[in-house]
Amino acid sequence: MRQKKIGKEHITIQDVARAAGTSPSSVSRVLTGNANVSDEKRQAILDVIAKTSYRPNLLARSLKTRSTQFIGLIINDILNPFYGAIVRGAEDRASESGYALILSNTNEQADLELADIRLLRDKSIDGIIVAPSGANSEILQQCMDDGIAVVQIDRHSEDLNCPTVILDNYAAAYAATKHLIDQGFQRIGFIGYALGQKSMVDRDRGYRAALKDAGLEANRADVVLVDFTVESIQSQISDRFSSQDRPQAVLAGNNRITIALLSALRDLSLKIPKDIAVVAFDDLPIFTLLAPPLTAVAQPAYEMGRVAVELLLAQLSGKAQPPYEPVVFPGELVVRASSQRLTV
Amino acid sequence: MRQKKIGKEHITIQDVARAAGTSPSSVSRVLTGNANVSDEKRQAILDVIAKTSYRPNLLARSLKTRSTQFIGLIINDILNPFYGAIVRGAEDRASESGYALILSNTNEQADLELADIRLLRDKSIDGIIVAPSGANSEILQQCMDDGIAVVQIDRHSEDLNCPTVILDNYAAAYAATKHLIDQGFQRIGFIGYALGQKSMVDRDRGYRAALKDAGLEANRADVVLVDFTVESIQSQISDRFSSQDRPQAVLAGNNRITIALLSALRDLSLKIPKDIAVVAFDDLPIFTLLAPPLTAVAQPAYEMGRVAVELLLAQLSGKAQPPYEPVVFPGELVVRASSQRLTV
DNA sequence: ATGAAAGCGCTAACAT
DNA sequence: ATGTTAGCGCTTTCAT
Repeated sequence: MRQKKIGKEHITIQDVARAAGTSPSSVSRVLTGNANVSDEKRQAILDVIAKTSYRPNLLARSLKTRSTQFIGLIINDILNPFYGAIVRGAEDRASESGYALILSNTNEQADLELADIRLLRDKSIDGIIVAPSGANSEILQQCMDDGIAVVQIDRHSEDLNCPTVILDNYAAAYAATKHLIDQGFQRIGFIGYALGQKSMVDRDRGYRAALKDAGLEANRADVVLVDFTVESIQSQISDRFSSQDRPQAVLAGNNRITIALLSALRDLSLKIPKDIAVVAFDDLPIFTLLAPPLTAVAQPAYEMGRVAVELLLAQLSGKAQPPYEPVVFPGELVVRASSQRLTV
Repeated sequence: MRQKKIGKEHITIQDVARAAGTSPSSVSRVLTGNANVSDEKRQAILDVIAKTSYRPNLLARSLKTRSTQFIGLIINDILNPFYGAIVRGAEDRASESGYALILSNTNEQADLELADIRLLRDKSIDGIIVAPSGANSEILQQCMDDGIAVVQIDRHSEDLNCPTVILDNYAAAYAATKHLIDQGFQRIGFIGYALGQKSMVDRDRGYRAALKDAGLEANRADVVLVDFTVESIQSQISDRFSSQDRPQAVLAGNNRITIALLSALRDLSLKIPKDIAVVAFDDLPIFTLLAPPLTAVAQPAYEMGRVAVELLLAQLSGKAQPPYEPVVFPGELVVRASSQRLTV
């Protein structure tokens, strides 16, 4: 390990005190905004700080105060624009309050998630925002017991009572499916993850409920539950839709699945919406540029990220107390051409 | 501020030492892998640690060792998939070595960048990876003088000698432009940022050089330099391309500009490549799904993120020494339909 | 209002 | 090989 601060020494609060002809405690009082300092003394200290461009060591402060102003954010994959928008919102809100964001990707692996949580805890972060796999509720509960603020986002693991920010997945999937039914489609499929996450389960439920309320039924063959790897998603979809015996319309459970679906349909030379209509869950700007433009359920991901930090800060300041009620955002169905029934 | 660790006290290295009938130093030796501990003693300590599930306080360790295992990553916008991929690569590589990533978005604002750098420094991070605006080289140099490792990515600010990871923007833009020339297009435009960043300037230079080498010239009217806000990009492009007097082909300077360009062309009902051919700088998976699929310069962004961390770690371990030579990645031109000249 | 002193939890000389 | 000691730089009682 190389030497740090070669030559010039660190300026510490001691140095400032000496230069200002006072004690470290008074400097600390000025730094932390404590009132009990005379005006002359305060000014002298401020002058020295300005002249030396002294900066307090936040690490040392944190060790003493037990507050690091760090928030950990644990998500699947920052490359997924949905999570990207969450991170953006969270970062913007966090930095407004002087908090820094530590980012961890889990790639949907529960063991990585566990390692991330442990590391964050060991680093004494003040809070954790997590889109939980559901497998690590125990350690998250321990974190809360230890005074670490925890907020769940996107997915709601019910064995953990903490502030939560989610979409009304059930209602949004219901509305998307109903839209397809209203277009006159009778046989409607759904493509989701097999992983059993709460958000995906709720979308599946909403989809089935809409069918049922319309006197239809989910054809077993039309519900495809894929795993997380991209290749397999696409091949599973291709397999299912290559025969003539396929649904007239399909709801894609998230943006990753949507991309895989579009690729598969292109490879099968199936036209949207003539051969098969498509609604995407989660809207992306580029969906408007596709041919045809994609009907999608828009999620306020940026705002959800902001609110997650908001809830976290409320928890830290003691303003929020258990039991916590989930904050539920509505999805918005944006109808474009991909879901329109072509009248012959 | 609420109480932390209510009820159960912290377990510290002292507690472990007491329970194992030894001293804090020996526990610390076991923790840090120091050899000078007898096997029996080591085992006794390990047993206590396992039984109590003791975890060392990394904050306290950092205060002592002057190493936090934190890396700050400062970029424009995590929502831009190019930066998203960089972050992903950086995070993956960092976590492999036990480092955590602190993320900051600057939104292309130099003052935010400055504030981010200051905060990171005050938090005693070990290193900073930055896609620099160019305006804050001075404080970055100070950081390096203070022993903080600094790595530049995507953009190369030459008044700062530190490890750098960039694309060969000149060559890539040259190749993209030459491709259009080879297709038979004579009047070729370029859309870039007016901000004067090194990477964009180099793309502009490559574009002009390719034209010149082919005996062509950049029509002043065909080079559009836009500012950063999305709306204005689109309206500036619309203004320029609405008349018949427009280039036959255009190179978009980055993915943000590409999206704006595609929107503008759609609104003008201009067909690609019939009315205007398009090459994008920076490739995105979804570009293959557009109609027509987009020709693009692919950048190895994920790998660039990984290498940036690699260079940072080399700097920290003292393996790398100044002067630092930039690591230059080649761009790859992926030819698809959007740049093909239609033979009549 | 001010300073002295203790200590946050850890590591690293320094003795032995 | 092991323990004792002295900090890292800060905040915060506790006296005065």
